[in-house]
Amino acid sequence: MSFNKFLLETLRARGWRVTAARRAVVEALARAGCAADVQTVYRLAKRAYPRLGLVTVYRTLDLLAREGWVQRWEEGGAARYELDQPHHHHLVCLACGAVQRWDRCPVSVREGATLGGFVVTGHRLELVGYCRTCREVVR
Amino acid sequence: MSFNKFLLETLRARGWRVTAARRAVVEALARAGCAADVQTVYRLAKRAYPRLGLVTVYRTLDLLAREGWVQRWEEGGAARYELDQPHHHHLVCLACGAVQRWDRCPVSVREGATLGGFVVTGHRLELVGYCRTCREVVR
DNA sequence: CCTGAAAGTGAAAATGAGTTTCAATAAGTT
DNA sequence: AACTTATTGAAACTCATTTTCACTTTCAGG
Ligand SMILES: [Mn+2]
Ligand SMILES: [Mn+2]
Ligand SMILES: [Zn+2]
Ligand SMILES: [Zn+2]
Repeated sequence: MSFNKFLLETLRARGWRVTAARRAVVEALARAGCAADVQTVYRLAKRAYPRLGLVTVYRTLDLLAREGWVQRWEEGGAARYELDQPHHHHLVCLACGAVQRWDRCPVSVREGATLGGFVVTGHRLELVGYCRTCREVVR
Repeated sequence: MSFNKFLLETLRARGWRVTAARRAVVEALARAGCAADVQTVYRLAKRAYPRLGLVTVYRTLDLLAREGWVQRWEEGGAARYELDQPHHHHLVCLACGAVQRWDRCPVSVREGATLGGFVVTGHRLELVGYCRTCREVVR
């Protein structure tokens, strides 16, 4: 819970207001884990703050992404969000769509590298394939 | 043009019908280059086959992705497609959104590798950062 | 070269994620 | 406590993608 407080206080220090809605979204995000979609965050956050509106979840996730607290990407026709804590990547199953966290990084391009005029500040990698469960089904 | 013919004949050999609409979409895709959205493919394909419907473009791109001829991903609220010819990746500018092709691969995970039960068949990598133009604007 | 069964197509309607608007509410400052 | 202004939620809206369905085309077989 200390990390959440730090996040919220940093937001406040940067001039944003700390509201009940934002508190609830941040907490939901922390519980949600990898590749949470907006509905999942909404459902979790609403438990702590029932009058929360879906629009505010969109706005807050957007704010957190712009402020660099969460990673955002799109998959399966909807945006995914997660706290970008220790750098990691994902294994995406082509059969069932399951997303699994993978805590290593096999990318040899460093942050700050320049590739013909383009300065790299980060990267996003997905390894696609088949998860253990789906392989067993095929057998 | 020979590659397109090969693609279409392979489709036929697998039981799919080769139609004017599919021909037009395949040709458009070849001209479109990197990270083409559906509208772009539609516009190009319609030049060669004016009565083409947008729905058919969606269906054909989907077919080609399932059959392994094109890479598909989502970005900016819309799907992107491209012929997955020689393996490559993309540089995505955070400021202007431009997508630049990068013909190297800095990912050290081989196709066929197994990561704790998960079999890797491929990967998708985006290097994010700032393109030359946007860096110059900031100065 | 015909023909018919089945795949494919396009227009229009439906769906659903995400955004915009705006009046009401709450945060933080004095 | 009063005040200024950011934030919020509901509802309307936008726009990519999907679904439906009657009509058309492909191509295997004759
Ligand atoms: Mn994750
Ligand atoms: Mn490309
Ligand atoms: Zn990495
Ligand atoms: Zn690669």
